[in-house]
Amino acid sequence: MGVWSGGEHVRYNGKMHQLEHVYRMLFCFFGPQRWWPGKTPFEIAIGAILTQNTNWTNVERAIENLKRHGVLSPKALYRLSGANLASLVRPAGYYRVKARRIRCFLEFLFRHYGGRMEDMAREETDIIREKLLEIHGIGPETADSILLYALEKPVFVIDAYTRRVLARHGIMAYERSYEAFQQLFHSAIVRDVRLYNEYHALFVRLGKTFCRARPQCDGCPLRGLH
DNA sequence: GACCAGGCACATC
DNA sequence: GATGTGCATGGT
Repeated sequence: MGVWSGGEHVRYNGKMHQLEHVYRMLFCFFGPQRWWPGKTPFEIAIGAILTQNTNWTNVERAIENLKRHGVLSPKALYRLSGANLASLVRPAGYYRVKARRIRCFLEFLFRHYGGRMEDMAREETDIIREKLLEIHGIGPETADSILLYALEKPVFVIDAYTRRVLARHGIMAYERSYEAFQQLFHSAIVRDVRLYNEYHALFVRLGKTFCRARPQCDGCPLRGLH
């Protein structure tokens, strides 16, 4: 584990970093999460767009629609009209917006990588990230979810749950930038794909269980941490 | 009916 | 750079 060199929180007991301690507590409590809840890299990328500010069960319905119509592949999805795509992803909410965003991603995928996720995965992480962020509708969290879970790059994903948990335990203020949160993890925790995969998934699990907008702290494994 | 969910772009100051 | 708003379904 690396050492966090920032000034805003205390080094844990002078040896284990606080964020490593948090990881161990979450892993002991919840066990392995084995994310992403999707199979192919392409399915994961589409799921990452569909889950923007949306409950995962709604996303599952939308993905199920795509599968049932046999269009959960780059080519098939690209052939769909915007209206048809929108009607299929409707259960995921913001469906007109998300249909457009998926189409933008598909255009990008074909223009740069011939429609092949494997070709995208071969490029250097920083370059892919920059390109993903240029796509309309792909922001930092969606880009990093694709990098980590679809392309297996060691990039830490920051989401609302991560910010909430860290803010509530006084580790970093909620309003800090995405990059500030991400930098905290990158500098404190060794850059390992499987570790980052589990850690983010554990944050989501923790958030869903105990740290929603209205917190339910009884039984939370991080109770007492400050 | 109110509130919430694994964001993002855009307008405005 | 900070703050506010639209986008929308389905569960609690």
